[in-house]
Parts: sequence; structure tokens; C-alpha cells
Amino acid sequence: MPHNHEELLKHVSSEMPVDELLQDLGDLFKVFGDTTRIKIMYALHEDEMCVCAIADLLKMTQSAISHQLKVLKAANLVASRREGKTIYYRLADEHVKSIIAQGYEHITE
Amino acid sequence: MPHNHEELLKHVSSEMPVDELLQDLGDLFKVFGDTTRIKIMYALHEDEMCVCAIADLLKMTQSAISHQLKVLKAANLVASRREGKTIYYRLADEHVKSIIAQGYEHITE
DNA sequence: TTATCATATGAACGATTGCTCATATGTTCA
DNA sequence: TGAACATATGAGCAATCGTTCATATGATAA
Repeated sequence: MPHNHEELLKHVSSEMPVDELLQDLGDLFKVFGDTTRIKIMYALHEDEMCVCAIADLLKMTQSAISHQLKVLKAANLVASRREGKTIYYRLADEHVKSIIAQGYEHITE
Repeated sequence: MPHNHEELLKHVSSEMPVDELLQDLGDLFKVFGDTTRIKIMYALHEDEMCVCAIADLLKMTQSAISHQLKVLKAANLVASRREGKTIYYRLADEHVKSIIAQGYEHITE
């Protein structure tokens, strides 16, 4: 007969956040889970940059960068301001830096 | 003529980590970027659990959980110990908790 | 207005991902 | 040894993802 975890499950499931929140958490980290987006966030670490500067820096097309900035913005990880034709992007808040910093710590042990 | 960012790019690129590290960072967060894996890590937040208990908790097949645990283990996010037929998984270190906590803070503002 | 620069966006395509299903491996106990 | 349990794994498939390409939108200056 398979073994029993009723008590454990009762306790653990009472501590689990609701599904919607866990889904949102996954969706947030999914945004961090791409090298291009990580690079963009790293580039914005110190100062705002315009789209074409980011594209130059990463040696990628303007379109690809623009698509990814949209993803980052939808997740509230970057914000932007317009100045004439140019649009400058910056990190939206300090969470971005601390999440990346924690990840960095993990992989560099 | 397109506008110029030479100075900015020179500075920013000097501050960028090497590509391999940025790739590793992306790969790490990719692991966090799935609801099933987030749930598993949350379940292990307080105590170790065996595979079938996790499967019961999440109402998913043993196979699906086992596949995901392999991913988590490859990323050094969980560790395991055997006790007879049963294998117990636990969080590998405190980084898991702090990364999730930072993400949690971000989405709950 | 027209030309040019900066950025955004939609469709399409190849690559990756997460699950299922079937089966293999490993452990215990009779 | 054989049966039952716990877990792992490989193949296959649908769904998602990230890029490219073509084109649209928006702003500025002549």
C-alpha cells in the first residue's frame, strides 16, 4: 500500500499561497529567464538608455530589443520616458537589482 | 544621421559581466519561470518532501514532478536524500527563499 | 508637406519547453 | 527470487517563446 502523507499535505497546503499568486510569480521570473532581457536589465543598471543604444550594445536589431522592452515593461520591470524622437528606458524599481543580485550570488556560490 | 552613444556604450559595456555569466543568470531564472517548479519550491519552503507527496499536493503525475525535480536539482536549487524506497527533496540553500521573496515583493508591490 | 530618424508591432518560423505515456531502475519484504 | 512500491527517464507532441522581416506610428526639421 502506498505511503501516507495526509498530515503533511494538510499542513503544507495550508501554507501555500493561492494559485493565482504562484502563477504571477512564475510569470515574473519567466521574464528574467532570457539572456537578452537579463542583458537589457544589466545595461540599465546604472543609467537609462535609449532603444537604439541598447541594440548597439547587444549587437541586436532594434526590433528584437523593442519586443523585449515591451515584455519588460508589461512586467513593470522597466519604465520609459520620451524625449523628442528618442525613448529612454530605465529600471522600474530596486526589486530588479535585488532579484538579479540574488541570482548572481547563487550561481557564483 | 543616427544619434551617437559611443561614450555611453563604452562605459556600460565595461560594466557588463561576461556573456557566459549572463547566460547562466538567464538559465537560473528560467528555472524559476514555471508555475509547477515555483509550487514545488514553495512546498519545500518549510520541510523536505518525498516525490509522491509533492505529486499529491499539486495533483500532478509522479512523472511530471520527477522531471521538474531533475531540472531543479540540475540548477542546484534542491537537494535530495534517500531513505529506503523514498527520496526526500529539500531546498538546497537560502538563495531560493530570498529570490522567491524578492519576486513576491515585486508582484505584491 | 516630405524626408529622416526612433520606436513599435504583427505575422511567421524555428527552437525550446512541459506534459503524457510507457517503461526502466532501485529498494524492500515475503 | 518475485511482487509491490517509489522514483527516474526517453520519446513524442502541443504549446509557448524569441527572433526576423516588413511595415506602421510618431516626432522633428527642412
